[in-house]
Amino acid sequence: MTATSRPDPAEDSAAVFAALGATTRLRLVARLCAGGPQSIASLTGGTRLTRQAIAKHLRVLADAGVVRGARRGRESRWEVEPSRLGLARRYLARISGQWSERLEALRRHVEEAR
Amino acid sequence: MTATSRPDPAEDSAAVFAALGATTRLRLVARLCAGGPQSIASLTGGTRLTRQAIAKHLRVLADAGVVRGARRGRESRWEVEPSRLGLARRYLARISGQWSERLEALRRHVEEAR
DNA sequence: ACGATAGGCAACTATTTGGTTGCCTTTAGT
DNA sequence: ACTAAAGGCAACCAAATAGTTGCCTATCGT
Repeated sequence: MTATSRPDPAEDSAAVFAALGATTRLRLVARLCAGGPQSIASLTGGTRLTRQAIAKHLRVLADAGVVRGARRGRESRWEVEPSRLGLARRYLARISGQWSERLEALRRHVEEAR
Repeated sequence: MTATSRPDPAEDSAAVFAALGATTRLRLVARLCAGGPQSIASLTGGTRLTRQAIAKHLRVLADAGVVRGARRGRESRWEVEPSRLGLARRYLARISGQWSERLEALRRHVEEAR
């Protein structure tokens, strides 16, 4: 389910963050971004994990909409879904927007000074 | 540990994403961003959760460096640590940037091929 | 036709997580 | 001095997670 029925921005974004919130999965996404669409076997390389573990992680990422896979012959090619990453980026930008880093630095500086 | 010993960007960012990856915590961060520093009791309001649950979530957020709290009198004020949110934003920007570069390369290649 | 390669499904296990309740300490207000 | 408010600590619980192993199916190359 992609939460089309519920318009809760937090709940929706949290799913994406949760998916990215495990080192293994974040590395997977990074690899997919850098290396393009790949098969499970290819993604398992250099991982020290089982093929099934990788498959499970891909499933989790897919459920969050971060990644999408399609069977092609005997292998399945997985690729990143950039719009979901964009969603997460926008959410972060929005909430930390009113809390801009420069303002924060200034405030901290002022508080230190007194 | 804040991973100062290991310079792994993925591991470090994943901690932030994991912290933001629960609806309750993401809402907490959003409230802190919007409403400024607040006490635990204040953050518990309108939550239907226990004070202790909120405290635990704040602890998780603090361990990821997303939030920071200091006791002040009998209450403790919690505030967001914007630099950590910035870290997560930059990571997302970086990896999805690679992706769009790849897309661009692919598009160029396809157009050359026809 | 056959062996190797890629993957799906299911069961099982250990650890983590999200939440609770109960009790104790510190601070504030009167 | 006493009560109420704000938290911290710890034990406990159910559900979710991250990983494994074992086995079965489909497809590719020769």
